[in-house]
Amino acid sequence: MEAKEPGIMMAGQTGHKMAHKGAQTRERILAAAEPLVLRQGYAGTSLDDILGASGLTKGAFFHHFKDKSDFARALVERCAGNDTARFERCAAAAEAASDDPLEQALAFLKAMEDFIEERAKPLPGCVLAACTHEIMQFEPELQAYIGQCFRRWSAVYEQKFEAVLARYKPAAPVTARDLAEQVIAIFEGALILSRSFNDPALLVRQLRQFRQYFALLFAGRVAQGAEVSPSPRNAPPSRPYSGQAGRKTRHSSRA
Amino acid sequence: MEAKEPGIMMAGQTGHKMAHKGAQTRERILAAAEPLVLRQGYAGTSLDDILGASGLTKGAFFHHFKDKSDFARALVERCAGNDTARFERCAAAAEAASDDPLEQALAFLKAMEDFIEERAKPLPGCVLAACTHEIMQFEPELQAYIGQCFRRWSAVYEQKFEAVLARYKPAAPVTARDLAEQVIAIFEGALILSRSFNDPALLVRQLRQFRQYFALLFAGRVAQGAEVSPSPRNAPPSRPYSGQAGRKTRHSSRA
DNA sequence: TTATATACAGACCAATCGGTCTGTTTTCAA
DNA sequence: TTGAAAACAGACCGATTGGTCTGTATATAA
Repeated sequence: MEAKEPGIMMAGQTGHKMAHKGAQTRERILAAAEPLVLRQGYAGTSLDDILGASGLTKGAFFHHFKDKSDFARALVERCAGNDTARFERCAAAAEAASDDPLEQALAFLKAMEDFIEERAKPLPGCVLAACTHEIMQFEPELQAYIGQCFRRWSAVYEQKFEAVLARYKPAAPVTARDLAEQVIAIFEGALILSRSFNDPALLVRQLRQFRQYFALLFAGRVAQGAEVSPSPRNAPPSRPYSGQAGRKTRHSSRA
Repeated sequence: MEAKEPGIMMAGQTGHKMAHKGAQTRERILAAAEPLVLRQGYAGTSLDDILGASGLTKGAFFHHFKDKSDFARALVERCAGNDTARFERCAAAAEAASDDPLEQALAFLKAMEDFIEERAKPLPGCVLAACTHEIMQFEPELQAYIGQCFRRWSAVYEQKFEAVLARYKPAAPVTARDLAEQVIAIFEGALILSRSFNDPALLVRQLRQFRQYFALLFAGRVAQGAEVSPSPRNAPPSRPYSGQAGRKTRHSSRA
């Protein structure tokens, strides 16, 4: 298992020493809860459900989590951390694959597909998306955090696409931001359909189709500017909007 | 209000006479519950929540619904019925607009965009998608029904796209099914992001972008089977894709 | 009018919910 | 070894949940 850090970001008050056994049990609870939340929703998953699935008791649960909201925060952070890590891994792999931004972007998309394709074993699902559909159940801080996660993920794609647009001219007027949001949208939407149709391949097909679209956008197009010279047209040099939210501890989630 | 038929399909045991007053109250409950379910989820929305929002009491609720699952079924059917009706309305309008399948498909997509753009007033959301994220809360029948709804919606698009593919050759290898599922996926996924970012325009932008993609797929392509003129190259019957995105009622204010 | 079914109000109930508390076992530094 | 904190078990509790039941107002057909 992984289960190294207690909280990825948005530090909470659970900053113990995390001797060893504790973190293990904590992870056990979260791992047991994730599929339940994915199937029944957060509010629809009772503590007894989680405890029954993990083989533990209330004593254990409330030793590791202050209350259910604290648990929700931990679950969301766990999911977000895992997914973000995968994103960055795929991004790094893509960067190592080529110097050309277009090839990099395509490799990035491909890497995500391959990853999804490999781990289609358990029921696919995104805790973040599930939580968004019952967002009012959560504290405002967690609500904001979930939105930030989507923004961050979107920013990863946007950055790649921005680099492509800076050099190549698309066959249709598109912005890096719209393209980035479309990947996320397709991902989350296809996840819903994939589950509803009980067809894990649907998600992969949709991701592949987007890559095809992306390739079509730039197929046979010429580089806009010279490689070395700064591109004259379009493409504001860097950040469209700051996706780099500080990772400061913004806890104080006193109820 | 609308509120005519008690249940769209999937007949239940609530088949009263629906004199008048009753159906009105029933609709009032459902209408009050929808935004709550959209924000808090189904399991997270208690009867007291619904009753408080609708200004009614338990007596009224259980007069119209056998239990909460019966209410869930009614809510899902209501949402599905509304959305399906809109689909078919847009489809009919598109069919009346042109004889060319490509123009029809584009008009169909456009009609859906316009509709979404107009009704961005309340928080956007899809009860079906929300329910999918806590699907195990519901009886197997309702689970199946939800999946059927997605399939039906997808089939509406697929039919249109199939007609296009029968005549035009796409610039990339795509199937009508994949394209149809992609529309639904983009719709549901963009809905999530739209809500998470509190940006109603995101959904419209994504739908528009898909239409652009679709147009790009068939831009400048030749008809596969000659309709009238057997000219193999060039000259698609009309415009490749309708000019710019129409800026009909573009009042995307409402921050 | 009266009779009767519909439409609704609201007290009431058992089960379940999240959460607390006390007690026992395990871990690990001194 | 010892002792104290950490890790966990499980009885217990009040609040909330979905759901029932009785009573009343309204509408409609006779």
